[in-house]
Amino acid sequence: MTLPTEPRKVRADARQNLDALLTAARTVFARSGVDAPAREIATEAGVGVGTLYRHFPNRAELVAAVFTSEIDATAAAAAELLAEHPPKEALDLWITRFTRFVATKQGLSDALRSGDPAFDALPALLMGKLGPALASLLDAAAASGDIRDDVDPLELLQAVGDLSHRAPSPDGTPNPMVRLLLDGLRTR
Amino acid sequence: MTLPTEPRKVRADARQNLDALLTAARTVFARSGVDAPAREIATEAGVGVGTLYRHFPNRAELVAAVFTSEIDATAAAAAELLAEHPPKEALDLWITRFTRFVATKQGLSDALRSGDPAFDALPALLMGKLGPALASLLDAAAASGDIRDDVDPLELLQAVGDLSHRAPSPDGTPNPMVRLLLDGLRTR
Amino acid sequence: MTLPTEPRKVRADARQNLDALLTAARTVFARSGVDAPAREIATEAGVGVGTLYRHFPNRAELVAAVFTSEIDATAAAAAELLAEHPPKEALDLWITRFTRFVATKQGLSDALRSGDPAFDALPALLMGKLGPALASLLDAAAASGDIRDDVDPLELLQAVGDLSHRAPSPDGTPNPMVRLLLDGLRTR
Amino acid sequence: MTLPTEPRKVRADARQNLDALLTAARTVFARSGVDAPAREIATEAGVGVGTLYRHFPNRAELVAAVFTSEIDATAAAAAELLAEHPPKEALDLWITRFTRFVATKQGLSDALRSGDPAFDALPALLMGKLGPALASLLDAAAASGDIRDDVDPLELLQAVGDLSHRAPSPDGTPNPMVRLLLDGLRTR
DNA sequence: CATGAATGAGCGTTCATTCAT
DNA sequence: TATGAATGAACGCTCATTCAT
Repeated sequence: MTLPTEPRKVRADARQNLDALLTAARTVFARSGVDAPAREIATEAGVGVGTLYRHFPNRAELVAAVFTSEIDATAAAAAELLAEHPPKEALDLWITRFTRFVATKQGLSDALRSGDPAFDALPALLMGKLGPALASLLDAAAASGDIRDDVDPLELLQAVGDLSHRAPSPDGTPNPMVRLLLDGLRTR
Repeated sequence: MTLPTEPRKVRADARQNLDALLTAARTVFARSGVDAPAREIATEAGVGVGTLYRHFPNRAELVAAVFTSEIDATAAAAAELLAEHPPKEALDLWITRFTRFVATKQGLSDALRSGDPAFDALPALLMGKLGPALASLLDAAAASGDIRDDVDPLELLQAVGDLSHRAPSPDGTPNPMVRLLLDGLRTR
Repeated sequence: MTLPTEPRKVRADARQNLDALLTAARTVFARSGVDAPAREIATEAGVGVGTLYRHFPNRAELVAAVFTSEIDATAAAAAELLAEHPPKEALDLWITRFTRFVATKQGLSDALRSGDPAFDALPALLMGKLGPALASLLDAAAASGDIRDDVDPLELLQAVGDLSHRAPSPDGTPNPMVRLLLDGLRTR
Repeated sequence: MTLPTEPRKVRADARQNLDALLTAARTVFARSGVDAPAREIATEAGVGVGTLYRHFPNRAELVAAVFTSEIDATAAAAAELLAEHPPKEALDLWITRFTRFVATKQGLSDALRSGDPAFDALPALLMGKLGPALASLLDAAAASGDIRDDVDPLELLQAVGDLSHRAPSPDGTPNPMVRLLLDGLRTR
C-alpha cells in the first residue's frame, strides 16, 4: 500500500461511492434478489455498511434509486410510441418494453408483493409513474375501438408484471402468456 | 440396519405425529406463508422440532406433503368437469377451482419461484400432476374449436398461478386478469 | 451404545446452563452494569447467545431472575425483624439490609431509572415485593410514635436505593446519608 | 470565564461555532440525556461533527463546558443567600436551587456514576465548585447551632443530587425525600 | 479551520439444524 | 423414536471517530 500516487481515495467521491453502490445494488439485486443482505451490497461496492445506510436509509430507497431512471424512461416511452404508432400497436410495443424491464429486474416483483413494510414505498413509485403512462395508451386504444374500455391500468400493469418475471426471453419478446393477455383486451 | 422385514405397524403414534404435523403445517402456511419458522409448525403440531425434521428433512418435502392431497383432488376434478360440462365451460370452471387453490396457498407461488433450492422439488410436483389435467381440458376445448390449440398447459398453469396469488377475491371468482387471459384463449 | 458411564454432558443440564447463565449474569452485571452486551453474558456462561435468549427472552427477565431470590429474602426479612425487635429498630435494621442489597447490585438502580423499556417490568418487581414489606415496618414504627406517619414507602424505598448505590461500605453499614434520611423520619 | 488567557482574536466564527455548540448541547442534553449521539448535537448546532470533535475531543469536556456557567452561578449563590438569610434558611434555599439544577440536567447524575471514563473529569468539576459553596453554608448553619456539624458537604451534595434526579416537581420545590434529608440535618 | 462522508466494530435478535437424552 | 436445549452464523442497524477535502 501507500503507493506514492493514487489520485484515488476520497474527495467528491461521495458521488463515486453512490455510483458504486447503485451499480453494486443492481448487480446484487440481479444475483440474489432485492432483499439481499445489506452487507453484501456494501461489500460488492467496496464500501462499509455505514456508507450504504448513509445514502439509503432504508431498502425501499435503494431499490427505488436503482430502478428509478429506468422507470422514468419506460414511462416516457409511452408518449413517444403513441406519437409514432397506431394506438393498439403503441400499446403492444410499450407492454413489450415494460415486459423487458420487469424480466430484467429479478426480484422486483417479489419485493412488490412481499408485504414487507420495507418496500411499502415501491408500489406507489411504480404505479405512480407507469400507471398514468399505461392509462394513456389504454385510453387511446379504447378510443380507437381496438380494445375494451373497462381495463384498470394498474391491474393490467401488475398482471403483466406478474407474468413477466419469468422467462427473460432472450429476444426481448413478451412471453406467450402476456400475448394471450393482450389478446384478451381486444374487442370482439 | 435396513432389515428387509417389517411391512407392518407404522407405530400408531408416529402416524399421529405425522398427521398432526401436516395439519399444523397447513395452518401455519396459511397464516404465515410457506417459509414460516420450523419451530412454529412443530409447536402448532404439539411436537418437538426434531420430530418435524425426522419426518420432513427439508422444507419442500413438507410443503409437497401438505399440498399433495389438494393437488390430487384438483387434478381429479378435471375429468369430472369434462364429463359434466361442455369443454370450454369445463376449462373455465377448472381454472376457477385452481385459482381458488392458489389464492388460498399464501406464499406457495412465492416459494415456487424463490429459487431457494429447498423448493426445487415443488414445481415438478405441481406441474406433474396438474399439467396433464389441464392439458386434457385444453385438448378438449381446442378439439371443439372453442380455443386455440397452441397453448402450453404448463405455461398457462404458471400464468394463472402468477395472476391468482393476489386478491383472494372472497367469492372465489377468478380475478379480472385471469378472465382476460381466458378470453385470450378463444379462437377469433 | 448407551454406555453405562458419563453422567456428563447434556441431560438436565438445561438446569446447569440456566445456573451458569444466572451466575454469569450476576458477575457481568457487577462488572459492567445491567445493560452489558448479551454476548458478554453468554460467553461468560460458556454458552451461545441463543441459549441466553431461550432462557430469558428479554433483559428484564434476566435481571429479574438474577435478583428475585434476594428480593424475596429481603422482603421476608421484614416480618422477622418486626417480630424480634421494637418497630423503629426493626425498620433501621431492615433498611440496613436493603441498603446492602442495593449496594451489591451495581447498575440495578441505574437500570431502574434508565427509562429503557427493556426494564419496564423491573420497578414493579421491586416495588411490588419490597414496598409492602417496608410499608409494614413504617406502619409499625408510626403506630408506636417513633416516626412520622406521612411517609410514602415507595418513595422512601427509591430514595434509599438512590442513596445506596454508592459506597458499598465494606462493613455493610448504611452510609451516612441514609442514616440522615432515617433521622429525618423521626417525630420531633 | 474571566480566564487570564488568550487576549488574542479567537476567530469570530470559531467563537460563534463554540457558542452554537454549547447551546445545542444544552438543548440536546435536556432532550435526550448527556449521552445523546454526537451527531445530534452537531446537527442541532448547524455544524459538522468534525467541528464538535475539534472543540471537545471528548464528551466530558463538552458536558463540563455546558454546565460550567450554571455551576458557577449556583456556587456563587451560596454567598448571596448567606448574606441575606439566616444560616439554616440560606442552606435550605440553596439546596432548593441546587435541586432545581440537577432536576433540569436530564442524565447528568447518570453520567456521573456511569463509570464511563469519558466522564471521569465531571465529578471533580462539580465537587470542586459546589463543594466549597455548600461547605460554607453548612459551616454557618452548624455555627448557629441549627444543624449538626459532622456532615461532609461532598456526601451531602451527592446525596441531594441522587435524590433529585427524579420528579422534576414543577414548582421547583425539592421533593419530599430531600426535605426528609434536610430534616435529618437538624440538631435534635 | 470546518466539513461530513466513510468506516467498521458492535449490538440485539432470529432461526435452521444438530444431537444428547 | 421423540424431544427440545443448544449452537452460532447471519442480519439489520447505529454511532464514535477519523480524515481527505
